[in-house]
Amino acid sequence: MVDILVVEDNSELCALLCDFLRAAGYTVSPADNGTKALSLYEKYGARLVLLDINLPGTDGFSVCKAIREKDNTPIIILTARCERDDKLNGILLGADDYIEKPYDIDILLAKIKGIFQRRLARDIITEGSLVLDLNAETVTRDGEPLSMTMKEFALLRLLIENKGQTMSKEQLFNKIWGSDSESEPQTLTVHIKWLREKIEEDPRTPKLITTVWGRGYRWEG
Amino acid sequence: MVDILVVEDNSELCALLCDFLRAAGYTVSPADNGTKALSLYEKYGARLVLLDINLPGTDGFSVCKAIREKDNTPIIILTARCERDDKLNGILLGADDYIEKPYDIDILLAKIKGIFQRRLARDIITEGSLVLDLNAETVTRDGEPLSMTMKEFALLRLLIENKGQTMSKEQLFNKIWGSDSESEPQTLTVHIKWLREKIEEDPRTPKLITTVWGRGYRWEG
DNA sequence: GGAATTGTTAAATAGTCCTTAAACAGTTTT
DNA sequence: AAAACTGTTTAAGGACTATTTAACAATTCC
Repeated sequence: MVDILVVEDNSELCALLCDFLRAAGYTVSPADNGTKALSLYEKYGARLVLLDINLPGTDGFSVCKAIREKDNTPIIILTARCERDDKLNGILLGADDYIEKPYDIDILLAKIKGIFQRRLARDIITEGSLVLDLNAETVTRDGEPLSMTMKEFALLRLLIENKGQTMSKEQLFNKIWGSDSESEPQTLTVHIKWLREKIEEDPRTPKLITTVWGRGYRWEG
Repeated sequence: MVDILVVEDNSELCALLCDFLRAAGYTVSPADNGTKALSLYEKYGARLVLLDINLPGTDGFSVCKAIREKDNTPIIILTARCERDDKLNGILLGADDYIEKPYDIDILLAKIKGIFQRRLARDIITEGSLVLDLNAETVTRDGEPLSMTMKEFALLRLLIENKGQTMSKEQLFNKIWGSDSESEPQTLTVHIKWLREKIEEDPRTPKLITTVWGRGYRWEG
């Protein structure tokens, strides 16, 4: 599975684009026509597709449709300003984003980054050797599954999402239990203990969830 | 002080944007023209400005300049693709970020969050090799963390914020303990000792926190 | 419906931080 | 040089905060 499948018939532009994307840390695979694009996608898959609409042979619309029928992979359409017509507008609705040529590489990078953050980074959080799957609500450490209760998972997620920042007990409690909760704030500390027991090397000297006296708890980044 | 000042002349779009931002937990104040924007900014301030460049009357460029002359408040420019010219490029350099219409609300939110984290969530004072993180209430010396209690941190911060000036014991005490405190002023001197122990090279001959006889203490800049 | 799991509560325990007071050490005044 | 004053050090204890434990309640699973 590659990060980005770049579909662009101008091979020079395609190569340039790929270079930029690689420089930005993505893995890319280039395709200079629709047929090649689909076979590459079939074979290796992609986390995101950058798709030029104007293609010789199998055109961008067909590629877009073919991909969409299979997966929900995000697609960014590349289009020239003058090309906008109803057909294009229709497809744009299905695409996750579009960008007009001549485009600014920084804007394109921002869009890509945005999509990756929304689509991918959002359901999986990695933090050190821990991996949280937000959809499945599971946690693994070095691939080994750690069983978490709902409250523990919520707590862990909240702390990691605010790593480096001290979260007051009140903040944590309100976010997880809701500010209208009837529960005693005390219960939080108990869950902290269970959590530490599961993720800390030595629960007596917590390195990940540190307590900040008089303030709250903090996930050390 | 409001979180975000939204400057956008299309009132429908402005309202929509404000709703999104409120939903994301920010406080916002809307302005549909440049003059209003500046007067709102003058009056209430803002932690971040979302600025449409195309405005009737006082345009976005003037607003941007006026704000920049006063403060260092981060500004995100909203711009249509076709508008890009030299003038715009110039201003973009001074802005903290920009985003093109039609923009994706998630990308905008991500940008805003990023700026808030970079600019505000990390209020930092550096003094020599010391770095105080006011939010996390942590101190590091050459990157090495120094553990501080609440009182020590408050004291250190107060001294550094008034460096070069002699602070009387009374001033220090009132600021940290509150003038209505029941505690003995003596306790201050004990905290000074702990603090010196932690930050002075040789606590016997303090170089950073010097005592001014009969007057108080002073942080040497 | 019973068993297992998860969540809550309260009380006991442990630990940190702050305060106090008293002894000690300089500085200034007489 | 002694006295009076101001600042420093020390150590003990008290106030407060966090952790642990275990029993009980609630929920989920079989």
